[in-house]
Amino acid sequence: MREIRYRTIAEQLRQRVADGEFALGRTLPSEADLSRHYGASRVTIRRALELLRADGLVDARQGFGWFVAVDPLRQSLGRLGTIEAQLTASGVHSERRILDFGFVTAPAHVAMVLASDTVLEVRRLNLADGEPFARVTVWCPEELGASLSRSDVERAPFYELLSEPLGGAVQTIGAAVVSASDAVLLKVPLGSPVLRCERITASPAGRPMLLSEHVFPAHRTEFVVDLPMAERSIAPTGMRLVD
Amino acid sequence: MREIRYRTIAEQLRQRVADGEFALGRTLPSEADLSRHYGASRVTIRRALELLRADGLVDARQGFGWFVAVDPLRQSLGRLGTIEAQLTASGVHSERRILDFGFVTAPAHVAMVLASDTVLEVRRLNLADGEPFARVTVWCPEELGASLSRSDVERAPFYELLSEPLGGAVQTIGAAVVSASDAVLLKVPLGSPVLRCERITASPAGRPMLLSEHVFPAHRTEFVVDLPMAERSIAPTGMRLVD
DNA sequence: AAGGATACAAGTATAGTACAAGTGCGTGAG
DNA sequence: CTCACGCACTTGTACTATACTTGTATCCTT
Repeated sequence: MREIRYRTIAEQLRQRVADGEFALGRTLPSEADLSRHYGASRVTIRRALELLRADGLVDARQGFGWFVAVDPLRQSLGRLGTIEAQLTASGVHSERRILDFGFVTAPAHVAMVLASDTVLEVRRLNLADGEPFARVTVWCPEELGASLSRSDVERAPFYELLSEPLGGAVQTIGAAVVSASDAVLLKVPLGSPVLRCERITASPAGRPMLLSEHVFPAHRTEFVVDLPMAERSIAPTGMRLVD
Repeated sequence: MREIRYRTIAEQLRQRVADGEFALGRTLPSEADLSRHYGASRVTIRRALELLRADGLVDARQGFGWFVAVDPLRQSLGRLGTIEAQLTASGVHSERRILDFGFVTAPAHVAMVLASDTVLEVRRLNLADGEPFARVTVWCPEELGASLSRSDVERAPFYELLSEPLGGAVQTIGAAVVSASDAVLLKVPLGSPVLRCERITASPAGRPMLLSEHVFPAHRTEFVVDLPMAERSIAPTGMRLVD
């Protein structure tokens, strides 16, 4: 059996990439360098690299070079994703039950964030196999929510219903003691700890468009962050003191 | 591996800015000075500075110069560093008090993660202006901690003491009720909620090298994640159910 | 069919240069 | 003392040139 050179070279390169020999921001040696190093022609090196590119392991830009293509976001999303995606992936029946749906005068901090007096407020309960695992409230400006109906919200995720595209988001996670009403909804004893997650989703231009509050019972949930690059500390990044 | 010059220069400048080398008012050397200092052309220096400007770390005015732009809003929105860096940046006196230091037989889950029976265990209390805000335990394999002394750990951050470089990390955040001993240390009432953060830091090759547990009182701390790109959900990403 | 050798096109990073335009400051005229 | 001007220095921007990179095609050998 004849040895297919570019395949073996691809395997060796795949190993070197997996070993983290090449840092994230920087590039792999040039095709010419690799050609010299492996004693193979540039064409062969190229075929090997194309194999890795097909796997999404590396990518190249003309005139720049080859680089490790670990999009950290996709990486962590691929592993984690939203909790609903994990649930459906593992065969658990996921369900949304609408508790409240209506236009209200915005609470103070909501009005401040969204810069809108009247907002659409949607409160709902998320269930996995019939057991509640999250109580969610979403607020959005009146003009944005005007075209939404209660059945829309029950049927599809919120982001799918909005016509305008969304940009980045900032998410804060804190711990708290469950409120009396949430204790009933989530079926946990009074005094239980909960994870409280507040998220501000903005338009691509940066204008806040959605404010959401998620409350999870602590005993069933935890938050995972994948930090691909070396940070200069072992302390949790992102943690901050509040007043 | 080819080095992209302006990126490495940007990293060095980012470090110098983070170290507070430049005061708030005036500050950075001129592009010409930096060009001479780094032996790079002005164009390259400029590209490095533009990178930092994109992060909101510095800004420039024509005819005036480059200066540190500590926009507190963008600071929290952009890449926020460790909590210690934030504290020192805002002038709060940060302090580490060592509670325990010694080699112990590893608890079960620690032994499993680090693949080591005997480990160095360091327990400490972090204080901001004399008030405790975190109780931290760090475990590392025996051979890695052999060269460390108690005063070393008290003096410098852990990551600075290790000779070997660190790679990525995975961080999980959960809520819990404070333990009796932590309640005393953190000066919070029994039954208070805490944020519990567990972090596994690995070598570049992927071998787990450090396991750390951080416990924060919930009323003073929260966790912030900045999600730059649009995600296809408004649900908190990274949240997962645990058994 | 796999690999080698070569040539060329096109993109990128950097160096170097030049000039426009804004800022700060000293100096001299009034 | 006050004001206007000039000068030195800064960033902003444009351009050329060069070296190096990937992208692509062609022809040849085994």
